Amino acid sequence: MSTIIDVARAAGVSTATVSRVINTPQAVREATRTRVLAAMEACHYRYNALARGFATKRTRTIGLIIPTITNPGFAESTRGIQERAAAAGLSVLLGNTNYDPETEEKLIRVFREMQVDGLVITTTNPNNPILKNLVAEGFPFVVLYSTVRRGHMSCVGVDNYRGGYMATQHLIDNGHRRIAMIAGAFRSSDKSRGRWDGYRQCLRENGLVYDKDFLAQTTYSLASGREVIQQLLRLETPPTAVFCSNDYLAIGVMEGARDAGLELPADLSVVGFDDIPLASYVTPGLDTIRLPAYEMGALGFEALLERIEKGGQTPVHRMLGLELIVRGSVAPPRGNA
Amino acid sequence: MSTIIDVARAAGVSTATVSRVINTPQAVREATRTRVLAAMEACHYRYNALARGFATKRTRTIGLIIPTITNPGFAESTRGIQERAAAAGLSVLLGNTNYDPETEEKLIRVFREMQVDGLVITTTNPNNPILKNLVAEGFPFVVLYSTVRRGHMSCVGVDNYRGGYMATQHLIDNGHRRIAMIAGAFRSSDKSRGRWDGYRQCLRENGLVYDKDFLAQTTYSLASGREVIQQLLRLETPPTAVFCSNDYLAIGVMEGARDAGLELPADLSVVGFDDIPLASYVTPGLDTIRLPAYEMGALGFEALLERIEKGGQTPVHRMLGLELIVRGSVAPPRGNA
DNA sequence: GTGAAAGCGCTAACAG
DNA sequence: CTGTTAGCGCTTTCAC
Repeated sequence: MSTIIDVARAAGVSTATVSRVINTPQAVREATRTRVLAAMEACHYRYNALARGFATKRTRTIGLIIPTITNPGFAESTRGIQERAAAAGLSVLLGNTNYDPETEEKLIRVFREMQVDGLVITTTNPNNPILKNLVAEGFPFVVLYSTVRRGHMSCVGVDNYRGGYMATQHLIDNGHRRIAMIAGAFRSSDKSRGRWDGYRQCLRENGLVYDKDFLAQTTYSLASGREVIQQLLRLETPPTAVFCSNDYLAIGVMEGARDAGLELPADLSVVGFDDIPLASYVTPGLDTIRLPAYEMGALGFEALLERIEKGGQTPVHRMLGLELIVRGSVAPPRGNA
Repeated sequence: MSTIIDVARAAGVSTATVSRVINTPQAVREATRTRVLAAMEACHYRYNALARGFATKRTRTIGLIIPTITNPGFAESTRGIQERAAAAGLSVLLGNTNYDPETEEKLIRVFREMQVDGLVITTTNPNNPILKNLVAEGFPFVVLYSTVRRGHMSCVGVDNYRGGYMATQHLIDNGHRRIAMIAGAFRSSDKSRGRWDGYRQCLRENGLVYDKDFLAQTTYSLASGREVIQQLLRLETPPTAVFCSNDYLAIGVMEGARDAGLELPADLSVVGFDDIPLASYVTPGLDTIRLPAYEMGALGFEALLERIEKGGQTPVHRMLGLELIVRGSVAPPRGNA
């Protein structure tokens, strides 16, 4: 490949001038500039962003870490980040952890070795010491989905506790008293745990007992929702309603309940979390807690960009609003009303 | 940050030795190695992959271009690529084109400026001259989803024509004669066009007329499927069946048909394409053409890796099998037997 | 406005 | 086994 040196030679200028034509064209006389541009064309010159990154120590690349690309919620936040990043002229390196903390650590390391300018992390555990190190080093990053109130980490997220509470209250308002929860494994998802805390607290405040047989922890997928609900339904007094910590799980649950011969929502009420596009396409439409994923990604990126450009140290804490969406997957329990 | 030079100084060796400890540890005497390792630890040394890339002209990074992260089909192929890439120690840069050819070109340029070692491209148009240039330059890349029989491009894909044919035949076998097709815009998706060709040919070979009112081109999304079917149903003689060029569209169609008061599959039969996980979670289960997306990604990556490592020039052409999956969204038309 | 020259942190011969 | 020594292609003072 031809380099700046070749171009400089072909145009009869110095490499510094070629560099100026690329980076600060207005700092070069018109005539010189067009000559250089022509030379670049003639040489089939291609800019080497790696060399620039090496020289400037800025790569205009950020790393994005998500649990899995397969979940539409993360797809949305990713879209929010990528669109804003593209507009700002930054590239996004994407990595998935599959909810595995070790993979998360590895990705952080690899991205830093690649000299990314910053990181957006959807972490399985915001208390991970690795993140504290990042803060200590002053490395720019923002955490998505979670919100850590204390601490010096920038976060753009939602109040998962509150969302869990809202979902549960919705079921209680419809007359349910035997409410199960199917959650992502707490070990691999603090979001899941926050939602569970909200669920428990809501039960308590409504004078309902928390039955630990009614909590199932599993992986986030359609298939596990479908399986787990079957177990729950086999209990001596099965739940009349279930709150799932994401929509995928909830849709799996709906299907699993049908497999078991139940009619929805009469025999089982279901509430999800996220409001993925699909939630309005299943039958009945899924009641869920809407999480503004795209917006969260976009705002997260903006916060990161600010940190990168301005180099400030003050952490950003944004808590986005959640909203209960009612579509028809919740009804009063059979015995009731 | 500390560099190899600092580490070398701290360990009392040359930078070359430090480099060896990193890249070919077995080429360094045990004692020296542990001394260097200790020095790295003490200096909080972090490897600079950018500098290596600059020096070696290999970044161990590939670029992946897909239309949109939002479609679960692409999410699956992406997963296939990422998992294999991670296993091979390569990182993946992800970019989406939103089915826009200009964005596709821009991404190719940006990735090449970043000196990726190769590219996996899910293109909107395999005949794009840009791709020919890539071939001419000998730059390693592979095209996914499409299969160009002629030409020197490596492809790992499926026979979209055949898939379209299979889907249509399935409907005809069930007694349908008025079969519509809802496709992604041909301008932005050659896959869609291939599937359409198969659809038309199948109609013809079965002695059915191809009614161009029965073809709708739209964007690939749940929402557009939902809208477009409404228009189709308003025709004087509406179709009794519809073949959608992807599952998202098909699921949208099912919902749109329900909005219009139809009963499925009795009033309208639907066939999709891809077999996304969700296809078995809607009611009725979606009949579709299964496309092995994960496998395609994995094989595509392997083909690319081979090209990168061995530097061969012989193009790979892999055509993966398609399979009709029957779940219940197709039934004989009402008037019929 | 433009040029000269010194690196950025690593690797890769080539010696020894 | 280990050290020496050039670069890789670009940016960036500092002169002119």
